[in-house]
Amino acid sequence: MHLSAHEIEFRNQRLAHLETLKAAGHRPYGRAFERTGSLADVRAAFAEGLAVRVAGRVVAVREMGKSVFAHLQDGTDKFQIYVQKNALGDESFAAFKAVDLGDFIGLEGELFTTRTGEQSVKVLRWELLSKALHPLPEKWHGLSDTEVRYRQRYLDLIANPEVRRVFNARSRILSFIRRFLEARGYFEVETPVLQTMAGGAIANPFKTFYNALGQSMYMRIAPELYLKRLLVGGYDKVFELGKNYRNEGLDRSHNPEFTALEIYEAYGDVKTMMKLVEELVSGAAQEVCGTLQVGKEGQEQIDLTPPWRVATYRDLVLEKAGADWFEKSVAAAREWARARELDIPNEMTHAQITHEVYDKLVEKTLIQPTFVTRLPAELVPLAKRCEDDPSVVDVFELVVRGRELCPGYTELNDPLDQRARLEEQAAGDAAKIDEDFLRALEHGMPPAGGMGIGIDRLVMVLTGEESVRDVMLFPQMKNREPKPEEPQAE
RNA sequence: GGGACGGUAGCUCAGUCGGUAGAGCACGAGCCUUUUAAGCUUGUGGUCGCGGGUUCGAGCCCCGCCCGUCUCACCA
Repeated sequence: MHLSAHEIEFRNQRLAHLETLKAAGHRPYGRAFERTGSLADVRAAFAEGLAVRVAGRVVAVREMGKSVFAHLQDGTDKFQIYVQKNALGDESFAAFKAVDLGDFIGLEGELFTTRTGEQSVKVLRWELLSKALHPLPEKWHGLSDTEVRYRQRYLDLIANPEVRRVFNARSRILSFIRRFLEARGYFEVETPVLQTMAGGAIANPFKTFYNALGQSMYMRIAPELYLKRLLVGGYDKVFELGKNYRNEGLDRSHNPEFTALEIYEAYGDVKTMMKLVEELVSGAAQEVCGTLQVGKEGQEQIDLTPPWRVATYRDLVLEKAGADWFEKSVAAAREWARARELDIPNEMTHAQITHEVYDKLVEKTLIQPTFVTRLPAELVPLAKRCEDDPSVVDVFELVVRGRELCPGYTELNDPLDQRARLEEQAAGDAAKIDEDFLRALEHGMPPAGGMGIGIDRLVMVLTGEESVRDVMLFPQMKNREPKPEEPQAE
């Protein structure tokens, strides 16, 4: 811990205050303190003259000679306390002067309303519960240095109430999802994070080593292949809510570890999943935001009222690139895309150029919730082909505010087609084929629908936050100084 | 990885032309028994991100590096 001379001085002052309080009979780091209730409870049950016991962190102090006003903050609210010399006695009042901003105290007293109309507690007895040795961030502007906000999130949470609201919303969204799915008969399961093959998606995994078995392991990039084994095993409706880990870049919509919800339903298909995700997301919005119009002030509001727009991949591309797009030669398509400042290497196929057009020109214009359906089969190796056109698969990608929020499939349960598709994707590298998964499929998996929701992105949509770092308590940050023994990337 | 921008007191931020580093909050001392961004008096507090360079003199100019934000690219 590196402290400046100034910080050391602050800390020494507070240590001296701690000694003063010890001398006055306080336990420096307190003990359990029985409360009448949280500050929010006390506010809700407010009655003039009512005796209460409350506790919290001291976040503001206004000294006025023989009396002191202060504010206590706990996880629920902020509440004013009033400390008077003649109510406490000289000793206890003098000791209170050694309470610093940031300290936790517990107290008993009675409720009253001040001249200016603020509900407050008149303190009759108080005790120190914990001493803070560092000052709080600035009381008016809060903490705005983004780096400190993420690295020392606790300071952000103390100083910036709107940050707390985002994480409260996140908690309520997770809670809603579980209740919603349980009420519809889905079972919550947990499958391995440490896997011998990282399947179910296409992404670089984090690699590690398990000493006891002497084998390398991967952190999962998706739970999909294990959940499908459970469909084989007879679970009809399952979901898993947990972390995935991807060894990829870091930007405002990607963090190396992120929370995903995956749901599988036997005897369902992509339409089952579309209906489910509409109800799930709009239900969460109604419960957590109290409305289906979500977004921060100044943002385009997202209207989550079902039913949402459904459009095929092909139609969306045609809308942007012209009705003759798929009749164009590769060269003509390449020229058209390059004229729109897309980076198109010569070896790109027509399908790849099309995807580039979709990715760069179509997807980010889809602000209101849109199900993009019938994607090219080569993009989605784990989905079933459409019966009327085997070049596309029976899937949707839900796009909101220009970002993919949730893919959903009619799952591929044909073990022979699945093997062919995985082999094609592995491009001859047999080590990339998950034989154990294929064996499970060969035991018979019922037809099923499945989907995955990026929870962090869902929270972003519902709270209007624009960076994934603002909806994760502890986003990934780089070490300030590289460790000397740090291995370099391969 | 490229580009733009940022890093100055514990926090929020100024800092002019290259010429003695500032304010508010916080903190210390003093006054104040219904204040609330309390108020009044007064004082303390600096590795100007790090390392070089130019210069009589660098927070400011130049070079390299670190961290962050945005953005583009990569990855899919």
